[in-house]
Amino acid sequence: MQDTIQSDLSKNLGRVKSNTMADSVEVKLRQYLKKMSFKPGDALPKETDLAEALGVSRNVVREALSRLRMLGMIETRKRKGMVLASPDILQAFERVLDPLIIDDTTLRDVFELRLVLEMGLADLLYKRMTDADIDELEDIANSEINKDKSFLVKNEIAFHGKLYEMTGNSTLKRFQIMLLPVFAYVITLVDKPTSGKIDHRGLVEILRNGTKEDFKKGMYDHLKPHFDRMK
Amino acid sequence: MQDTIQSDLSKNLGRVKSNTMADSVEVKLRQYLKKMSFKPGDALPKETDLAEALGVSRNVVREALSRLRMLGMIETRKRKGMVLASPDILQAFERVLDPLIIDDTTLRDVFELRLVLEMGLADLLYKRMTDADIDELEDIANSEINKDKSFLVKNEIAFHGKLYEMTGNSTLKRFQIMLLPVFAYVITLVDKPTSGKIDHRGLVEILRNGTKEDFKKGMYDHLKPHFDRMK
DNA sequence: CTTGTACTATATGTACTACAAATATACAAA
DNA sequence: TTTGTATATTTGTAGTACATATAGTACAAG
Repeated sequence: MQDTIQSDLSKNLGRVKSNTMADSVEVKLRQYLKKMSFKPGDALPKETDLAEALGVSRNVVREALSRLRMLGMIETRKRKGMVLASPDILQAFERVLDPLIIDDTTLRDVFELRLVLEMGLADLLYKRMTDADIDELEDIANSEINKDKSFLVKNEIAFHGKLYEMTGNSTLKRFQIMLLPVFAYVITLVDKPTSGKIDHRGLVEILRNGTKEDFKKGMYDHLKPHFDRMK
Repeated sequence: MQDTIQSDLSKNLGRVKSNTMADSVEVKLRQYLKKMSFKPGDALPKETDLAEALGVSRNVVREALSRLRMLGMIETRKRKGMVLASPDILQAFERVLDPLIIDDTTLRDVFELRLVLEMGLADLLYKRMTDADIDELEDIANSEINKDKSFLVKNEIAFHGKLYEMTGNSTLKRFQIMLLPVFAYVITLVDKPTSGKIDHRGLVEILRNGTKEDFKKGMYDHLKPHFDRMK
């Protein structure tokens, strides 16, 4: 009992964070960029000036800038200095969304997040999809007749990927691609992939002739094995 | 014409990315961490050793480590060295998801992403929500009778926030919090906030007595002004 | 057997200097 | 007007030095 209290301590209390200069400078710089309301492409002060203004070594400034650069917030060019850039919001995400390094709880959360997205696609889909889209989707669905398992897995990705693409929302599409490894990983953890009552061709049929509500129902049936396994 | 070709060039070709040492080292380190399959809490080599092994200066190593530290992948402690940590997948996201610095297209995409999430919540909700949850939600909804606009905005956030909370998915909940500024910003951009046919109390009523399908329909009606404004 | 104190070794944090590398800018040449 | 060339300037990298915090240890006290 004493042991459990002790082992829980580190988890419950966490560790005190000792902020480094680089941390502070990073925050300062971000505030500075916002306050000055720079537009993408605008030139930024050079490293030495920043270091002097902030009263820290160029080393510290570079560590902070290195972080912003990773996030795509700034770009640096020799001689020219730094310029502001429009950060790619998913770039940072990509680096940490690895099934092997995130904890189990988050992994499960992300898995569910994917299910939520999939269930919520319908409204966007029915607003934006074209007949050509459905044709293409049908081709994908039809191509999986009498194929081996590895092909099915690839096709599963292609099918759902096409669904996201049909929403016309490229951020959403990229998000889905990033979620794929998590999905694949969780699938292998629990059991062999099972498909629900409705398969891909069923979904296509609904998209072509059914209502938005039909599709939501169909998608739920398609994903039902995952929902059943939850909690 | 010559001008357009020239101006298009930079857009179509993009800029050549000159990878710095810090970039390479960051990738190397990430690969290293994965390959060695460290568990959170495991000790990592010290900076000087890494620098020597990689054949770069400690400066470069520190820039790379600074990035990983920002992402929460590692933690450093004096004297002890570095240890692996479970990265907070949303921490990085938080820093770039600022309406003021991301481009308009992405902003719209993220706005839609929020709508998709909201529409997809139903299945998780109906699986996990308790009567106590609905009671609390009802309190929030009822508290907005005869209140001024600023109160309504806060309550809007509280209500939808509670919905996310009821899914029992803390990552989802945090995600929603991060999306809030984007949502608020886009709202102010287009026009004054309008609520759909169904208000919060209507949604509560459905949760208490209606089916999952009723709720999906109700949520769509609630968000309909946003959907109508799309595209 | 727990708690308090002091000490020490050591890894990170910060500063500074020096130079390499790239390239925006200006200017000359065709 | 375009193309080549030189130069100045800024980032990128290396290396040294020292400050700072702290894990680990030992030992005393309760």
